[in-house]
Parts: sequence; C-alpha cells; structure tokens
Amino acid sequence: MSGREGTTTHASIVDVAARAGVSVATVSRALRDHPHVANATRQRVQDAATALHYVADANASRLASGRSNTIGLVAPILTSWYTTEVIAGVEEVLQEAELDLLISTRRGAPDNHPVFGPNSSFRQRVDGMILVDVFFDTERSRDLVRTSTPAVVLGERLDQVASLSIDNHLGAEMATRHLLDLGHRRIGMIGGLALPGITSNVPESRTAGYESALAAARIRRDRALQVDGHFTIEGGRRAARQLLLGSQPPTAIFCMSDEMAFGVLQAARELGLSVPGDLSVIGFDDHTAAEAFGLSTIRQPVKEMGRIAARLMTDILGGHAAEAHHHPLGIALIARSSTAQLSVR
Amino acid sequence: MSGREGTTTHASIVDVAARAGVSVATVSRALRDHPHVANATRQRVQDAATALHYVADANASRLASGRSNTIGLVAPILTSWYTTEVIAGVEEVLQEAELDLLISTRRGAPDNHPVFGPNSSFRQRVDGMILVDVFFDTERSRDLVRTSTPAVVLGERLDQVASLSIDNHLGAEMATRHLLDLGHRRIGMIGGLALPGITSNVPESRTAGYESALAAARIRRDRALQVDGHFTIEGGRRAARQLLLGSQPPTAIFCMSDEMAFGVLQAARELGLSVPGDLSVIGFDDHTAAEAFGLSTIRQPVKEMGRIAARLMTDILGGHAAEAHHHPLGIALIARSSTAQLSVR
DNA sequence: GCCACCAGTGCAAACGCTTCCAGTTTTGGG
DNA sequence: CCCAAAACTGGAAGCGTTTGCACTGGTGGC
Repeated sequence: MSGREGTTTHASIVDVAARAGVSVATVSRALRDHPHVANATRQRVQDAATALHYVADANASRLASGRSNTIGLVAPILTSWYTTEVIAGVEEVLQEAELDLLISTRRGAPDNHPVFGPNSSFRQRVDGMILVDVFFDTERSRDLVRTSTPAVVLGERLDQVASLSIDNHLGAEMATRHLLDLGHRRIGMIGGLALPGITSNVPESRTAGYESALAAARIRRDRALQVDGHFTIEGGRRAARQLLLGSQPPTAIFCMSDEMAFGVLQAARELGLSVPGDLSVIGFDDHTAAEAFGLSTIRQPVKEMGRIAARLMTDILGGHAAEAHHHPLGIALIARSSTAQLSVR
Repeated sequence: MSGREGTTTHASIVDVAARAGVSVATVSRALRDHPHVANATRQRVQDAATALHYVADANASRLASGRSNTIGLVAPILTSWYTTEVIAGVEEVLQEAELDLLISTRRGAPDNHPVFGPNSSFRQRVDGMILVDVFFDTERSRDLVRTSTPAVVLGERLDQVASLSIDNHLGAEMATRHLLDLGHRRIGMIGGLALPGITSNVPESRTAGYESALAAARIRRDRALQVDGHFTIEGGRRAARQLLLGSQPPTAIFCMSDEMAFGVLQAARELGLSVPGDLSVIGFDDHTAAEAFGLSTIRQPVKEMGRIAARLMTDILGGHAAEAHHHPLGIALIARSSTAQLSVR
C-alpha cells in the first residue's frame, strides 16, 4: 500500500502483521488478549507492536467493533465544586479502566439535549453515560434513557436506571434540626434552581426536608424565608442580603450548598453581623474550603460518588451488574464554628 | 445488505441517499455544506436526513476523513479552581464550534504521558490539544509537541507553539511590592510544586518575581521564609503553621494561589492571629471565593484564558492563525481586606 | 455557433480495524 | 492408532464515512 515508511505515518496493523509474520486477524486477536492465540504467537506480535510503537487506531476500532471505549459525562455546570469533584472521581476510575472521558454540559433546551433527542451525536460516540444532576421530568425522558445507551444517574433516584444519590430530604432535615436544636426558630433557607431552565429534584427534596424538620418542631412555614441562591457564591450573598435586610430577619440560615453559604458569610460580614454570634449558617456538601472557613455543613462523599458511578458504569459495560439499582450513600452532619446556640437578647 | 430495517439500527447515509434519491457522495457533501451541490438537492437531502433523524456516525467519519472534531485537554489536576475555570472557558467555545472535549490528566511518569510518547492514543484521537500547566523540561518534549498534533499551551511561554500566559514574574512582584508598600519587611512566600513529579515553571517565575521585589527593597532573601504549599488549602495551612510557628514569623505572606491563601487564613485563625491585624495575606488567581473572604490577590482572567486557548485552537485547525505565537494576558492587583499597613508594636 | 469550462453528480476506492467463517493442525479419549 | 473435538490461524467481508476522479449537460465568451 504505502511506498515509503517511517516518515510521518504511523504503523498500522498491517505493518505489525508483516513484522510478526502473521495475519492482521491474528494481530488483532493477540493484542486484545483473545483466547485461541498461541502464547508464542502472542509474544511475537506484542514484540512487533512494541518495536513499531503501534497503537490501534481508535476510530477504526470503534467503527469495526461498535465499542468506543469512551464514556460520556453530562452535567449542567462544569464550574461548581460538586461537578468538579465528581469528574475527578470519575476520571480516576476511568483512567484505571483505560476508558476515555467525554464531557458535555447540557446545551440549552431539553429538545437538543445531548442525552436525549432521537439520535444524539453525543450518545452515539460513547459506550455509556454518566448523568450528573440531569433532571428527568417527563416519562419520555426516562424512556429515552432506558432504551438507549447504558446510563448511570448521579444525584437522584431513578427506578429503571442505575442511580446513585444521597438522601437529600434527610440531609436538609439534619441541617435544619441542628439549627433547631441550637434554639433557632426563625430559620431561613437558600436554595433554588441551578440555572434558568435547569431543574433537578435535588432542591425540591431538600426544601421538603427543611420544611419537614420545621413542621416537626411545630414551626409554620414562611415563604418569605425561602430564597433562591442559584447555587453560587454571589447568589448566596444576594439571597442572604434579601433575608437579612427583611423586616423579620432569620437568626439562622440553611444553604443548599456550601458555595451559597460562603456568600452568606460574605453578606453577614458586609452587614456587620458576626457569625455565629448574630447569625448561624449551615451549608451542604462539605466543600474543600468549608473547613478553612469553619463552615458547618452536611457532608456528602462527592468524589467517592464519582468513583462509584464510574465503577458502576464499567461493571455495566462488562455485563457484571444489575443495571437498574439504586445506590444510597451516607451523609453526616459536620458541626463547625458557623453555627451556635441562639443567643438570648 | 440488511434485511429488516427500522428496528434498532440507526439510519445510515445510505438510507438518506435512498430517500433523497441521490448518491451517498452527494449526501455527504450536501450535509457538510460543500460547494458544488445544487440548492434544491441540498434541501432534499437535508429534509431526508431530518426525517430519518440521521446523524453521521462520528467514528466512520473520523476514520474516513482523519479529522476527529475533538480537542483534548490535558491538565495535572482536575480539581483545582484554576483547571476548572479553564475547562469551563474551553468548553464554552468548543460547544459553539461543535467540537468535543476529551479530558485527561497526565498519568504518572512523563514517558507514558498522554501528550508525549512516540504514539500516544490520546493524541491519536484528537485534532488538537490544549495543554494546561504541563511542564516542558527537555528539548525532546518540545520537539514532540512541535512535530505532532497542533497544540496550544496554557500557562507558560513557549516559542515554537501557540502559547498563552500571564507574566508570572510580574504578578508575584506586584503582590510582594504591595506588601512592601504596606511597610512589611519580613514577608513569607508559599508556593511550590503542584504534585510530586509534576513541575512547571510557574512556581519558579513567581518565586523569582517575589525575590526580585525583595531585592529591589534591599531585603536579603531568607530561605526559611519560602515554603511549599502544594497549591492546596491544606498545604497552605500547613505551610503557614510552619512559617508562623517559626522563630521569626513573617508579618505578611504571599501565596502563589488563593487556595493556599485560604489555608493561611485558616491557620491564622487557628493560631489566634487576626488578619490583617497581625498578618497580611495576599493570594494569586482571584478565585471565585476570594471576594467572599476579603482576600487580596492578583487577578488573572482564567476562564477567559480557557476561551482564548480554545479559540486559538479552532483558528489553528481552520488554518487561520499563526501557530507559534505567544499571547500575553493582563493581570491586576486586587487589594481587599486581608492586607493592611504593618502595625507598629 | 463552437468550445472550453464549470456546476452538479455518481462511482468506487480508501480509512484501519474487527470478526465470521473455514481451513489446518493438535490433542486426547477410547 | 483413529477420529472427533479443540486450538490456532488466515481470508475476506464488512463498519459508515469521505473524497479523488470521471462523467454529463449547460453556459458564456469569442
């Protein structure tokens, strides 16, 4: 085929076959540890491959086999601490398993969402996908997921698919109860939607947990105490100002993420309020920086969740796992110095 | 070829061709906006494609064309704020350009580094790569980069390759000078290597900048004041303790990243030191959380750097750009409440 | 009115691998 | 020893695109 060799073009399977004195079929088998290849032959092929620095072309191999050795990860935002940690955990496992990671944020509307849609190019190029905080509203979405590429869903519980999540209701309840135990009665909540158009049932569950803890303490819900913080520092800051500058400011605030809690801390400082003296603050996540700033929080094992999700995926691809199974994960209350007994005035 | 249709298998280009009444070649051209396709034909093909939910198979297309429409990103750590921001910026642009993003952290030793090595499978599956904080020690590495896949290097200045960086020397100098201007004379520095085995010239440049500012103020260098903080919060905390618990503690500390500065803030609190009363702290980055904690810092436009890197990449791939060109970026001193005039005792 | 040229289209050869099917050689149980 | 079965290997047909080349018919310059 090719006249001159060794210039720019890489060695192909044909070259290896020639060098090892076998057919390309045998090279293909030998290199992928197939059975029915004599040890001596396998060795010879491997030597030849090494000598030629041969690496099978991924695209050709995918085309021929249908497998892409790539798993896709979809998340609404890439810059949140949560997403980052998940990705790091996933990458760790995938690297071990020699799989590639393709990343995508959901693009705009759900109709041309990379995950759904009748024939998404994203799905087409991955063997499986890990869905982080992707919201499933309609039955349609669920069906789409079920009938296509294997998926593991991280962040909420789904019945037909392998999923992985913490008990968000419980977590919010624990946080709120912690505040109640410290004597607080007027407790604000900062949560909300991640981005316009992006929803998830996580905020809903946490809101429910917060409300159920209040209900158990016979405190009636006050809608004015629930503010959207967009899951960002700045959003948390704004929400806190709204809360604290109101007519009946809370003495404690539960935030659905540590990042929003950081914003609350900032707002408190700006307003001259001391934490926890004038205001108790509790977050959710146990962000890497939470300890540094003494933030009380609900710890969830985010990086580990990424690892588990990836392992689940490799298991599914290897045919080793029951696909549709929900994996609950442990959480814990970490009390630090941002929460304290309500001071009597 | 295939007997029954429409069950599970996706529509292929042949199906589209049949439906539109043209050859596959025409379909291929029409769908990719090639010239020499009649408008009427193109329209007919597009309609057929839409009707069949046709999406060209990426692998086949890559194999045939040699282009992968994927760009790879390599970074030493995925969880640092810096990397995250870069990725977000890159993703933003790539999405626009309809390119995929393949992510990899460098695996272990430089010899089986995804970027280098005689025939890396990583390089093989991307059209170009963005290298974030990858260190180039030997000439060999540089050559490898030059002679292969187009690359844009982010984080340091390289001559033979498109690169993008801030003036790290200047940044460190600005930070240190800020501290000097406030009257500090004994100024610690926390920097160091990102991870064992991973080096970059960034810490070196910043160290040099720090030292040159001191030299300009006629302060002689004290090696005991330079500590490695591993670019993490915890590392910063440890380094700060070492510095502050020493025999002659500094009155100010310059950190090479805001994350390390957060650790310093934590250490100060733990040791009962007030910031900026007893200790001034300045970081580097302008981390999203820096403002929330009143951290003075050197701002660099990290997300924007990601965007620019990605645009540079798309330009190169489109043949629009001079490949080897260095793009310097602006930085700024952001003085907040973690730095203050040295208090006389 | 002729001819060179070009827009528009199709044919078929890659692209580099995987894998079905057959063919050949060993192996081992009876 | 014989024969069936197993182990090993090769040939060749795809996998679904892209693209060079060839072909056709129409157009405009002279």
